[in-house]
Amino acid sequence: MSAPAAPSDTDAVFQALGDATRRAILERLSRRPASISDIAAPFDMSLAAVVQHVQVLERSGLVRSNKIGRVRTCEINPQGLALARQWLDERRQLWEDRFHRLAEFLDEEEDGGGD
Amino acid sequence: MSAPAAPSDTDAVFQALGDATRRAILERLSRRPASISDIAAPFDMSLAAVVQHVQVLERSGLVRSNKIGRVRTCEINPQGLALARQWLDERRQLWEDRFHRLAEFLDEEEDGGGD
DNA sequence: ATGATACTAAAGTTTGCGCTTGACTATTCT
DNA sequence: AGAATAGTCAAGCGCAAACTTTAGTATCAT
Repeated sequence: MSAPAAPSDTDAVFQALGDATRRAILERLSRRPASISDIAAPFDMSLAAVVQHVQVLERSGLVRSNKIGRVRTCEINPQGLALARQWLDERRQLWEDRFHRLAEFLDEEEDGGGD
Repeated sequence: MSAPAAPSDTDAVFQALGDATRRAILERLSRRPASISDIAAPFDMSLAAVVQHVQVLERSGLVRSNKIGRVRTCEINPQGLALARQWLDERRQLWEDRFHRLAEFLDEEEDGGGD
């Protein structure tokens, strides 16, 4: 049956994506790899906070990083996205199927224009 | 009380998707619309908790519902997904591009990174 | 009308998230 | 060596999320 909420990678990915700051970081890293300080520059928050965001992204598999000397360089990990896209694509198939069939036979008792 | 036409922003969508219970609900609704009680049945939590999850999904634009008599029937709202997929697809292009170019020439220098 | 059904609303608790500060380590520069 | 730079660690604060329980409102069945 539907198991109780078990910790899953999917959780981590979507949760990571659910924060505007982290999406902005991803966007920046999409263009080129960057150090922690580079990433932090445009944000109006402490370095430590940005580090924490990067850690979340890294745990989720969306980003990976490598420290050389005192500089940690972060980059996108494309495999991370795959998981999210996969989930969405699978469901989308189902939903759209359902909606096409619905369009064909729209004779439900749908009447009151609710919400 | 429902706030109609709540434009699903990206935060809300990904945050909604970041919970295994809610993804399970979406999965169920992907097959066919269902009432609140139907949705709640497989879960080991109170009805009220499930209602709250559904409300989160609704606020995010991923689900919509309609109450007839005493039964609220919930169904997928395909537009909600579109937003998430769109975001992911756009970024994916960037990332993959970036990785291809990276393979080509490994020594782009960076300074003054205007968009 | 009475009672069961299907939610809905509100309040309270616990846990986790996003962020800060302050202290600390490790590297590079002069 | 001493000072600046780049990041790390940990404690703590405020707020929101995820549940719970309790109580209440329609609606449907008998």
